[in-house]
Amino acid sequence: MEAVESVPWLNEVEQRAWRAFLSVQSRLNAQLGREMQEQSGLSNADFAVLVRLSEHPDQRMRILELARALQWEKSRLSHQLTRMEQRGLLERSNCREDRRGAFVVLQPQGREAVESAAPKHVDAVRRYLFDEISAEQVATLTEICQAVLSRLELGCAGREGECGESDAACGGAD
Amino acid sequence: MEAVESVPWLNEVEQRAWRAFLSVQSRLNAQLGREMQEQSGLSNADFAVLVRLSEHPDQRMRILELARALQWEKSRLSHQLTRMEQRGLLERSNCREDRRGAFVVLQPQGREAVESAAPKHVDAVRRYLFDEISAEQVATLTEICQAVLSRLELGCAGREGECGESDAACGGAD
DNA sequence: AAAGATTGAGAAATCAATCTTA
DNA sequence: TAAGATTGATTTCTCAATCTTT
Repeated sequence: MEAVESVPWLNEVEQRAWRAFLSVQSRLNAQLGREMQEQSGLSNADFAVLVRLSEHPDQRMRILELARALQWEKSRLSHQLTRMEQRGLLERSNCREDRRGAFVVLQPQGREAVESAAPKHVDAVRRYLFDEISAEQVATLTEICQAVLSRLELGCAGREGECGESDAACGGAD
Repeated sequence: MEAVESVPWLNEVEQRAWRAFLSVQSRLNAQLGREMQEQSGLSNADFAVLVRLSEHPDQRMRILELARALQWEKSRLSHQLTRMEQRGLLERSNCREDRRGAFVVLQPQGREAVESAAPKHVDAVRRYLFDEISAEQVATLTEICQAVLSRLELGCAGREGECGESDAACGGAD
């Protein structure tokens, strides 16, 4: 753990925290992704899209709204939707009111996929995270994340579009 | 925030924590990556490799050791090294003792790059994370991450290779 | 055969350019 | 011109196959 010579690095406590945080991110996502792929045939990205759609009353959303909810670039979402459409999980449909726009509509197969995957995924999230930490730690984790998110919004304010509303990402790809 | 009908989802507190956690991951990494790319011309992945190398006395490491430290698949690392080698940041060299193996050696240009990038990156990490949270929160964050990592090791135990030692990821790609 | 590493093909993410309607 | 969305090219990641040395 030597620092790069002549470079002000984090102190030891911070460094431990930072490395642990980075490690958790990649490893936990990898593990959750692996399990979902095996058990349900969905990637984290697939699942994130399906969850957002399934939360909507009509099982349909405007594409831009979906992009903002996921905080994805619209081109990334578009490619993702194309793949999912080909697999029969969802469909695109035109928007009457604003003919530039489009809807994504959850299909029965997509509905089944997310309903089957969700409980297993929740189980995994509990198993790896919530079962391992106290209620107080959960509260602190939330505070920390929200503090960072607030700080990020600041730096982000006054930049071009693509930045979503305040709502957080869900199914957890990327 | 309605749950998928008939699916046991997380409770509200947990859900807020989980979504905030996922959101922080993607947004913070994206922001740090953007700043590093702009300021130093390095991606998160580039930086992670360079930091690991620069921490070693000889500025050289066995490739497998590096893969384990980063917790990357060896093929991912190999491709990454090829790109970085082409940019003159590092070089590969053969290993006398075990002629199957190889070393990666940091080049002057790579050394310069990491020395220039590190303070800016540390600054950003402070700005977005450590300046926003208390020492107590840092401690709790570390505890949480380590609890999850321990749990992950369990599930991982008894699986095939590729799994690194306990050391955590650093420069923070993926 | 197993360990250390590379390669090439395919999947996914990013970037800039494009297309259509408002 | 700007908003909503798609497309194609490029880059990066992943997976399986391969190559060399032990």
